[in-house]
Amino acid sequence: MSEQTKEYDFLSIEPKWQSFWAEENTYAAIDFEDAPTYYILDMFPYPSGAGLHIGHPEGYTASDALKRYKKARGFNVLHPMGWDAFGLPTEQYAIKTGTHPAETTKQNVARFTEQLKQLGFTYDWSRAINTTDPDYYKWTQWIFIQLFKKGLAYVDEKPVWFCPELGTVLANEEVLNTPEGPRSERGNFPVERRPIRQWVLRITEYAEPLIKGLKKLDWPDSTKRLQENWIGRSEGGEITFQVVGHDAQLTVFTTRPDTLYGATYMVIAPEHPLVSSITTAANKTAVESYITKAKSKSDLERAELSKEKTGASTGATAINPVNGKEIPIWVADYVLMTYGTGAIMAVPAHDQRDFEFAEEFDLEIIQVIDDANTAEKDGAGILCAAYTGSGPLIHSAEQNGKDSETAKKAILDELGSRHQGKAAVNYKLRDWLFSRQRYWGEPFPILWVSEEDYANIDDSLKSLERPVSCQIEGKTLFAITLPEEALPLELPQVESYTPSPDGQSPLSKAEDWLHLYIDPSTGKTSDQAQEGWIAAQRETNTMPQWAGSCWYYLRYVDPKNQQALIDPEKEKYWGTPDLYIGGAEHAVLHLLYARFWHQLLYDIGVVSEAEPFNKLFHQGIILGEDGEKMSKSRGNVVNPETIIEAYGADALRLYLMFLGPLEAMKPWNTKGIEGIARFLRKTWRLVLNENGLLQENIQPETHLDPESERVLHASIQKITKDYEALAFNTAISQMMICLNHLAKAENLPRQAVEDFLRLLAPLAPHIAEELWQRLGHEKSIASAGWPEFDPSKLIEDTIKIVFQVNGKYRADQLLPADIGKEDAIAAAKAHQKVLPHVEGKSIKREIYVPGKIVNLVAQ
RNA sequence: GCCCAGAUGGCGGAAUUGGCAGACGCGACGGAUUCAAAAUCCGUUACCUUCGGGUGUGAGGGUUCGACCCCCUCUCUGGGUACCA
Repeated sequence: MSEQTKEYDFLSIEPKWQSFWAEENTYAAIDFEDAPTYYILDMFPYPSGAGLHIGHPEGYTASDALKRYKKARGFNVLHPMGWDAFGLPTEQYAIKTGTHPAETTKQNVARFTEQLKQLGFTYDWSRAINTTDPDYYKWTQWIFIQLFKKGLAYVDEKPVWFCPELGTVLANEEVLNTPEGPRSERGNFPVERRPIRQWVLRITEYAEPLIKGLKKLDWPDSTKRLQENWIGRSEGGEITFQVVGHDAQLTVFTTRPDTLYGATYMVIAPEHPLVSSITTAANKTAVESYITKAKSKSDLERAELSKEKTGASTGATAINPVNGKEIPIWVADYVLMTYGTGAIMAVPAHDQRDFEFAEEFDLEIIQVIDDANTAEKDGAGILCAAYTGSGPLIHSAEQNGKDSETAKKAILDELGSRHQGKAAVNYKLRDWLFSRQRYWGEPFPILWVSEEDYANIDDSLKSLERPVSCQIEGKTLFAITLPEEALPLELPQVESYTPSPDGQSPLSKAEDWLHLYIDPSTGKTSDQAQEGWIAAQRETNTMPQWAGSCWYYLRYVDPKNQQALIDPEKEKYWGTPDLYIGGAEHAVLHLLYARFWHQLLYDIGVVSEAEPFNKLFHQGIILGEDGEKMSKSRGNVVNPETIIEAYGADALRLYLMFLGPLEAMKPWNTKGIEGIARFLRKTWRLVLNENGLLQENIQPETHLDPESERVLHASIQKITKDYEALAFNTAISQMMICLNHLAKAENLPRQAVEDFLRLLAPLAPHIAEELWQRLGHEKSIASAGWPEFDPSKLIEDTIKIVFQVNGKYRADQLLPADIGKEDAIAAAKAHQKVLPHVEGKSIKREIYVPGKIVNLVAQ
């Protein structure tokens, strides 16, 4: 036993208990233990070279406190931590210094682990996972194989954002729209569009289940809405127009089939495949030059110029299927190739964009929905802007008079019978660009073979329903997977981590690794040619950082399993996380991608629940003292280590939680921590005197004064409720109130002190353990259970009733708690301070809210 | 532009969800203790006031006996999104 300090010496106490928890495995999760389970998940961090900043411990303190609380209440708690360690900064560092990313990762992980331990976070480290560990990414690759075999992965030449400075392709979400043009999120470098061969996942096929699944989830409403908008379901119809003089049709998607009679022209996107074939000779030059211009525009420029519509006429026309009217076809970049069919029917009277375009190019505008005189019109009764509301149809032949909803159905039915239209649903969600031209990511377990060889390869290695092929250096190649026994496919050693200037992955330069031979019946591979084996080359792209983070919560349940991603029995025992805590910045992408993968795993029977995260909580952001986002460049970064040295981890934990509601964005204020430091010193002094010995007024057989006893029990009630709701700020404030009472009590029952320490322990575990031990306990406070409050102790004999006249506070009085309405009102009327306000007035109404208020309405 | 969240003392924030606005803490002020300081303890601290009281939760209106809380309009701040047919 180390020397017992007299004062609250956190610098010696905290490391002592941190080692204790680690050695005793106090918070290890035990598979199949006969107790209710609780799985708390933190979003795992990217172990950067910079180490932890003050934002990390915020969510982690909340989850650590909740974990300790749940443990005290008898739950078998699973609370793991891991490392989302693939990623660009480590690779950039490798390019600069030549250090292997695995080496850097190892160092950063060690540093992060150390820092997390210093804060007293007791993760079950035996379950830690690292996405860059081959034993882990073996299963990331395994999941990809399942996606591939189900036909949910394909290859496409896609114009993607390429950043010359970073030498890599970026996903849309990694590109920021800035006033200087599109820039990379990391490093703020200029980026440009380049067509590059990419792997893409058909997340759009899961659009419907991804929307439906949201309904049952206990998530912040705003996050659900964000995902819903991102998926962007819209109902409408597909309508086919015949192109005049060509054996071609244009199919459009519209949410307003009811406005079809008002379609006065059509627009196709500049990238639309029919553009060149339907454009007339006379218009060729103009259209071609327009397309060239449109291509050079970035997405931002297209959006920025939203006010001014541009376009060119193709000279071709199409037939409106409802009235046989011949309408012109235009090319314009306000129609996007990536949404719907890349073509629209333009109804300028009822769509603002079409209206602006029609004005610009002097195209016909026909109103077909009656606006009931609500729309703004000029002197001649012509619309000044599109009327986008609904209403009865006009100028629509036999549809006239029907309301929009009825007409939508009627028109689609009519077109359907002629095979010129049908009801359809469209999504904003696009397929997921799933490859990066980088070194530091999971290699794809994919080989490319020639078309002839592909025919001879065993079906188990193919995507049977949707074979994947592409052109590489002019040859058509087909994709097959490695057999599952060949996993993990590890990253090869390379001489340089720099991508080639044409944007290909650094792996494309690893010649020895790249070319190999495969046995077509077994999938066995070798770098030597063998009888009957086939020459193949490896996929050189790697997976994006999202891949590893899409399923890590499953692996914590069974982190060392060599035979399966997760043991079904363990999966059933622990289930999915009961609570997922993490930043709102992942509200869409990470959470959507993970749900997609989880639903796939559910469909193929790997997991037993359809949704991975039933309850989600977003912690807020800690801002710098200046109220701005913490950043190195602003110089307002607070370093947790400095705070721990000066005040201790317990103080930092408490203060982070005391700052405000967990979900709020709140500024750090170093001075404020003094209050927490005082609270902790006072707690110490409650139990121990100046000599470090138990305070003499703490006795087993003594009684608290009634007021303090009431406060203690009210505190147990309130704090328990607050822990459940993650309302740590108010829990702490109640602890302060409770402590202030206990500190003043002359006689202090041991039980009261112990109750208080148990309430405090989840948030300030080191001091609680130390004082618990000084009270003579041999076992950890973690096994001491949770205090119960006695409802009978909360009942008061007298209560304060507020007297109001006309809703204004005039007086209050202590009255018996069980007072009836009549007596309470009588007391109010008789009160000295009330009398002057009712004198000479008649009382119109008397309101009594039991135990709270009497309100006299006087006139 | 659209969607979401928010606005309460000098500061961070409370308010049982329609019932005493400002809990708890910081800061400030006054006092005790001290040779002095640190630490600790005790007060005061929304604003105005003729000391009776009056006014106050971003602004304006409404519902109600009663509104920080519900409804309408507006202003500002933060976040997301961007011609999605």
